[in-house]
Amino acid sequence: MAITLDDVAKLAGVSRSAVSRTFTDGASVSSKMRSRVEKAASELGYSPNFLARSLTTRRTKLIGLVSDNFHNPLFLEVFDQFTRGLQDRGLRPLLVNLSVEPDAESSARMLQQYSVDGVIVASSTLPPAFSKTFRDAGVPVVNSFGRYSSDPDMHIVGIDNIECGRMAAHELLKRGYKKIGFLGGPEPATSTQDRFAGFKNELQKHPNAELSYSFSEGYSFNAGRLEMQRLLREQSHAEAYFCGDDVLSIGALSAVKEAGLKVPDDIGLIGLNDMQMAGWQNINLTTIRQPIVQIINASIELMVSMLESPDRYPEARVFPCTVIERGTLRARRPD
Amino acid sequence: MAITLDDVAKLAGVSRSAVSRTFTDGASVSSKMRSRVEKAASELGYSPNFLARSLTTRRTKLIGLVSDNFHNPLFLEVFDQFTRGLQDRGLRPLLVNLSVEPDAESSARMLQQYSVDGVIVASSTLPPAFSKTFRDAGVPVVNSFGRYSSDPDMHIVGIDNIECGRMAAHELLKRGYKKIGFLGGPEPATSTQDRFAGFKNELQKHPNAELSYSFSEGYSFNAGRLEMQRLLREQSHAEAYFCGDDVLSIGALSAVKEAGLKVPDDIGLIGLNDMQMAGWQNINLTTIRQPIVQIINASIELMVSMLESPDRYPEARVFPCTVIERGTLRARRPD
DNA sequence: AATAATTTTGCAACCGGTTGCAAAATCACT
DNA sequence: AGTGATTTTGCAACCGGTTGCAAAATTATT
Repeated sequence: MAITLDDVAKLAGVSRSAVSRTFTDGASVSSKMRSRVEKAASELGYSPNFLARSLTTRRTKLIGLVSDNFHNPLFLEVFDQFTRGLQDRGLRPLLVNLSVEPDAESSARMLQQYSVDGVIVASSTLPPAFSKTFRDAGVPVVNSFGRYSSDPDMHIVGIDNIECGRMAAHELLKRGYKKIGFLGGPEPATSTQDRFAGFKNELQKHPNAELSYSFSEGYSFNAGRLEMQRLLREQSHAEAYFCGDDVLSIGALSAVKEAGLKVPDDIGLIGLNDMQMAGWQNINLTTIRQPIVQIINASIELMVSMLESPDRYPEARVFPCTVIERGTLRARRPD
Repeated sequence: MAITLDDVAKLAGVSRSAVSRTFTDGASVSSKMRSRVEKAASELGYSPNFLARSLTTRRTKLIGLVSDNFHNPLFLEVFDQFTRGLQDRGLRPLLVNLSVEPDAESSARMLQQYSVDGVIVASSTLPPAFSKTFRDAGVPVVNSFGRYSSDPDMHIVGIDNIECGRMAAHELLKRGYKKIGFLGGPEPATSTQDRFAGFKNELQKHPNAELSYSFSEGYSFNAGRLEMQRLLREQSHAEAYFCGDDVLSIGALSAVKEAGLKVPDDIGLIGLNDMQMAGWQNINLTTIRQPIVQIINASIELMVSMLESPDRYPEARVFPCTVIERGTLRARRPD
């Protein structure tokens, strides 16, 4: 059925190696030979089998792209960027959805069976141990959106969540809010922990600020909405909240408006991520932008460099976040 | 580095074939042999190389999942379902983002080089010719969310867009709207064409209904918002609109509210897809549900059956849509 | 034109598996 | 224990490529 090297060699009347060489760059072939082979190849519509090739070259150009986050709209942007970036470099993403195969060991084995050249773990919720499973299996791995560490034992690129927490606190204080709330994502997630730590830390520097906090069930609209509804039922809700992420914020926002309260006058909200939807006119969420394009490009860059030198010293790349001013926080006070 | 068949064979003191056989189901191995091999294998941490295997079995279990739609939140749900469904059946999605490689020929060649067992084209906008490229290359293909045809020349699963158009029109009429608008997606898309055809067709049966129509630049929030803003500037806007899809509807909804008009009293809106966001409390969009779970499961089912019998007669599977009642259309009139 | 240096080519082994076939081993039965 | 039927095993060839090495062809040098 499919055309092989041999077919081309036979038609062109040359050796198998000759055909192979015209299709591997950097190999030594005379121009006469090349054109002869190319003619035969195009006549038959031949193109080399990457997987057979990979057997000897030990390169498949397959990259495992594993994530457990198939529910947050932000991740559509993430997948878009990753697939494009990888494709641009001739790499192919093998997508793994961890909601089904949450077992690190078996995912790692499976990806090894497919001889992936590397694995990108794109998740802010999976524990570092997860990525380590791949590394221990000898597969180059970069952890995107993972927990920043000053002493990384593998490549990691993302943001400094502690710093983000501080930034959010700082921003709320600057706008004159006193009773301030943290409406976090799922409590066990490292991202939640870190953001809370930074947030609390910053607020503690301001003795007249009053902190309250709670966590939601997940990074989802409904989780945010339910938690905000609960907070509103209690009398003493805060004047402004830093929410776990944008989807959560949008859920919270919805609850606030349902309750007939005004944003940002009665209650202020600041999210995190700046996914596209946050900028939609009917949402218009003030938020902290996580530079996902930069994070993803850096992740791919690191991956590519690891493919060249697998023993590359582990590195953490951290990108700064910025506040995106929209309509859910009142104006800053003059200093 | 990696452990091979030979290593295991050597350690267990048996032939290569014996090892191979214990790892291919349906092969003849005595239980003594099996346990002996398995012991050696687990001792070394061996697992077979799928790609080497594929050379002889001609099966990679790789499925090309190609889409050009990485901007519509609905497609995150689509990718989630596809990846899970494929994984459940031991298949692996190789994701191809066509925003970058829109050239069918080269995508087809690339997927062939990776010896994918089949290709799923998930798009409502790509032309049928696109899928045909794969079929002509001898790769089993199913077209998900594609244009329904009563005479399909390849597997296709989705909805009947003409019928959806009719359904939308019927629904609007039933609620007593007279001046009725079609706010379509991009004009050239087959889905837009078909929905409009059905919509128009149904309206024409009702002589006192008045149809207006226009198309937006794409299936996006901003496209919907801009187009609705334009319509509102013109004095004679309709009383209710059938929008190209949910994102478009949400954009339009935003424009309507910005203009200070009430939904559904001043203007009614009905969308299409019923993506999760449509049910969010702050959006609450009346829409036509496209049963994506069923569509995706059927697509995978068809793919699996094609893997078994590649010459399977082409088939179109069409799933009915249903109206999901929410808050953007006024109540039905008694018949 | 003869020789040396360089490039191009083909041979054959290899990558990590599978599988048809025949020999060896096991089993059932007298 | 001996025979035949059945199962298990190993050999060797193959899947579709790549690559080290030496021979052949080309090019450069004198």
